[in-house]
Amino acid sequence: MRVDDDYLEAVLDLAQRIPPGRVMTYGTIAEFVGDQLVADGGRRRGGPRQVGQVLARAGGGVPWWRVVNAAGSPPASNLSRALTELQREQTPLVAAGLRVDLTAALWWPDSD
DNA sequence: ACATTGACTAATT
DNA sequence: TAATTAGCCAATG
Repeated sequence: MRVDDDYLEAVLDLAQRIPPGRVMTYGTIAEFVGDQLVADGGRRRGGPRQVGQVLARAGGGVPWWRVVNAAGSPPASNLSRALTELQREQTPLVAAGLRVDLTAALWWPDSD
């Protein structure tokens, strides 16, 4: 299988592993996926922007609203939709509910 | 091969 | 605390 497909799958899988009410940042995902690919002998991809690119393209079937930037804000393009989903999953929010409370909601694979 | 762009981040103002 | 700037990685034209 090709490396670019691996990257795509790795990002999507990780995104789908995020439990409801929790979130991950683009940067964290990029680091985890990068390490995973290196362990598999693939090329380093590192790059929060690449993660965003993949999620943007992923479309349906992926809980993209559980992935936010370092400030805790969901994508500006679908901000209202994301906030709706986040509220529905009882994700801790701050600043008038515009951003996610990262100190409380931030999650990563080992924190299961 | 060069320039532009994007669901980013960290540092600076 | 919010807005701006510079750095970053890969895809695209």
